[in-house]
Amino acid sequence: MNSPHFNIAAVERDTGLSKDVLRMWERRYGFPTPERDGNGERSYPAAQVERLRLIKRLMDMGHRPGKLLAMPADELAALAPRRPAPTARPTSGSEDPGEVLALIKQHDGHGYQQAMLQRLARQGLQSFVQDTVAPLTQRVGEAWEDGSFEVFEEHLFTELTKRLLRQAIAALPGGAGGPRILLTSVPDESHVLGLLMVEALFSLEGAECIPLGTQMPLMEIGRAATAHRADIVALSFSVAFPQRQIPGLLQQLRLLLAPTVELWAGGGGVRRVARQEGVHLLHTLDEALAALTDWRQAHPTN
Amino acid sequence: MNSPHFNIAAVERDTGLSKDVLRMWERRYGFPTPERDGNGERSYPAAQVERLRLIKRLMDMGHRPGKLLAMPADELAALAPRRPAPTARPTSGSEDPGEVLALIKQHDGHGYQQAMLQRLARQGLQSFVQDTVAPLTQRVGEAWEDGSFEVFEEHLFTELTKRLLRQAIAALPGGAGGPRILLTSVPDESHVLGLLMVEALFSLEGAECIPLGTQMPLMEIGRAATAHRADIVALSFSVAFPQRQIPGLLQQLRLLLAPTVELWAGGGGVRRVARQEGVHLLHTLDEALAALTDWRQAHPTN
DNA sequence: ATGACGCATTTGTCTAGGACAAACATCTGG
DNA sequence: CCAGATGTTTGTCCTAGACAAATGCGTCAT
Repeated sequence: MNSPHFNIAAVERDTGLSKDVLRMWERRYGFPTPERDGNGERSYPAAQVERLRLIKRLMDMGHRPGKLLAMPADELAALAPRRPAPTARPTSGSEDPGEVLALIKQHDGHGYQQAMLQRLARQGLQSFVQDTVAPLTQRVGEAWEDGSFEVFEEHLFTELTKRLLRQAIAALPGGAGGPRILLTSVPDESHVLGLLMVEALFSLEGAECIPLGTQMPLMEIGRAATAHRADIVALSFSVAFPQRQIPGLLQQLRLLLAPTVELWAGGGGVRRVARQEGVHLLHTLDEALAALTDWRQAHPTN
Repeated sequence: MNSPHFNIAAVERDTGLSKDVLRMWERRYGFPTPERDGNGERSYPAAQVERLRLIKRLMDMGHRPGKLLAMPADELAALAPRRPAPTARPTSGSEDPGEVLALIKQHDGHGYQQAMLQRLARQGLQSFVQDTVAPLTQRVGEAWEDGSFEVFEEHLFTELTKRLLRQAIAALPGGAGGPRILLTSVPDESHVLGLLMVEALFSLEGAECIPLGTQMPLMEIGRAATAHRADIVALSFSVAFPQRQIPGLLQQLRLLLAPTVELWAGGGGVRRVARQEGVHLLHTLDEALAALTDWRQAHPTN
């Protein structure tokens, strides 16, 4: 009967809401209303944690916290789009993402990998990335937002797709032609699929990619660029990354890099970021490829 | 002349020290001593951030904060082991990690991958994991601690090694024989190499591994175990994970899982964790393999 | 000499409420 | 219909105190 309780640190971990925010909401909006343990510390019932997760999801969709927190439970639940009419897509053309997504929904990891490998073989890597992986990632993001995808389903998708892309990249000849491109992301940005997609495209074009994974402290990015004699530092920001931090981060990093090193930033997170001096914003994969072409024209092999 | 300053959030990102700790140290030990900006908020000079990073590294090596913070700068620097006599390992068997590590140090990613692929081909996957990857990971951890590895070098190593392991795993036939094993880690635990190593070994033994990546909220692990009808949930904790949190996490997760589902925990982080009801602690890769054998004996195929 | 126990100190995390600036929405005038 | 001013919302930072868990150390017994 006694369902599990969570302390404030656990709730921060599980919901992504900071301790400061959790305390502030309690004070300001009267929710959550944790119990107190023997030491007077907050102890959150599982049900409230669940509701907080829902609220966080709705916030990520653009809803305002004030509204959501004032809302009674049932109204809140009504707001969360369940599974907005299975969208019986006409399986129109050749590439229907729904088909492979269904495999993830059925928790059929092997089936998913098989299906994707077939597509890769059929389409070739470039089209596979642009016409299959990218839309799929988009769809998964949407599904996650409207609640029709569980967290662990999204994780499974991400993990398996990472493997596919890395495998495909490994099969390419080590590019020694184009610029040396250092690929990474800043701390607190752990999404890696975007980086892998551009790495696949750049490698395919013969560029030399240096993948450093995610979450590099800014100072280390600077050091790495020097050590690897990188021509370009490319960062990825997901839609989930707090957008207001991006300009500051880019500016700070720009100062840490040699002026001859180009700084590129891409991913869903830069969509609404204002352009700034010394930084190339890449809004789509096509723009990324175009930027590579431009760089090559500006730096003829000598 | 005006070297860059960092606000408290940036320092938390770059050093891994929480805001609470930064303020507490200032209050208690008189270091750091950030300036204040126009709004009365802390503004840390780059030099202090650098020193904080050093202190954090020494703490991870086992030094006590109180001592380090009372120490003058020069004494502190002297304490940081430069490169403590390369441990001239007797190169006992056939596999000397130093050789491939040097390639990382030279930032030769391609060379590293080639060398490792050769070893994989020569040794076979099991020996490759146990006799090459595992010791290598250990050595990199040590090198990182004593400062002879930069952060970005460690990232490069991790990224490339991840690729190698994933590639090797993908080449294996999808195991349909043994138990269904769900592999993941808890939030705040982002180290994935350990998971990949056991996945390689388990897959090799024909078990059906479900890799969910890292950082799964506990409740989601519970849901995923149900959805995938997992027989075993295996978690990995790195040495860097705060050990005091582990027993609580395991206990909480144990409550979320069906009693028939086994809970295994491994990795360097569980070394000093006390054994507890309903949880199997696996201290080495060999123990993990033994646990798999045990499970199979206890669950004969029917 | 070595291992176990208990006490003292160290150290991180929690608590409280106040303040403020940046982000956002809404209203007003061109 | 767009631009700019005004008001509201909301997250982060601040101070300062309390306490428990982890760690180190001294004592005692074997």
